[in-house]
Amino acid sequence: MDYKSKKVIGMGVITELTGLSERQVRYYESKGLVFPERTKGGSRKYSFHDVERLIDVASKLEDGWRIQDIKEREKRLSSKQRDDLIRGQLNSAFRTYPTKK
Amino acid sequence: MDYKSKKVIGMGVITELTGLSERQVRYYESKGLVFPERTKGGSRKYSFHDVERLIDVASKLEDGWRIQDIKEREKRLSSKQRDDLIRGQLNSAFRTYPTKK
DNA sequence: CGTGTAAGGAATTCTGACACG
DNA sequence: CGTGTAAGGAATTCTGACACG
Repeated sequence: MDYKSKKVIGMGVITELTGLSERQVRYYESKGLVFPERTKGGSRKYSFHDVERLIDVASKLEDGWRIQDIKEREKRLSSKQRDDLIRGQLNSAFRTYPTKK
Repeated sequence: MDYKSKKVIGMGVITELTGLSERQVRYYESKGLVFPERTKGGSRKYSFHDVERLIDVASKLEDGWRIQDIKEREKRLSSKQRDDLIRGQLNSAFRTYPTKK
């Protein structure tokens, strides 16, 4: 695991780095947008990747997105990627669809 | 500044990552071997680079080095690097010393 | 010299709830 | 729905000191 994905950043630094409030960060977690680890005592630990993620989420919310929209769009995206992958495999195996004509 | 040098890691994670005690980490700081930043409240913040540094220091201490040795050796090293740089510049400009003969 | 520890305080973070809209 | 806030408690971290060797 590289530095970017290692969960080592506490809440204080997170609010500094993202500009978000503790409330916002915890709320996004409760909605399944970020997944911090915990210390034995229960404190949250985030990665630099999480920082980028939070900033991206905040940006989308400012653009009028709702949290559910963000989650669903990403679900569709990963489904599409999966479908595209399967389709590509089928295509290379059978060439079952007309190209260009 | 990249992720490796950004000071975002608190004391708790530092002791986990390095295997050192808080006492050791603070003592090495008091001797000038690491330079954490501070939160407004006064808590120390370290970088991944500091983590590597601390592990290296601990390793040398186990090998029988003293903290002063570690500091002085590094001072000599950086002096040598500086001298080498200057010597190289002089050499390329004047060729004042015999090579090989 | 390098490290452990008990002491007391201050800063940090957590959860659940009430509020607004 | 997304966020602010006051409340109370628990976990975290800090400093300065005494101890050992």
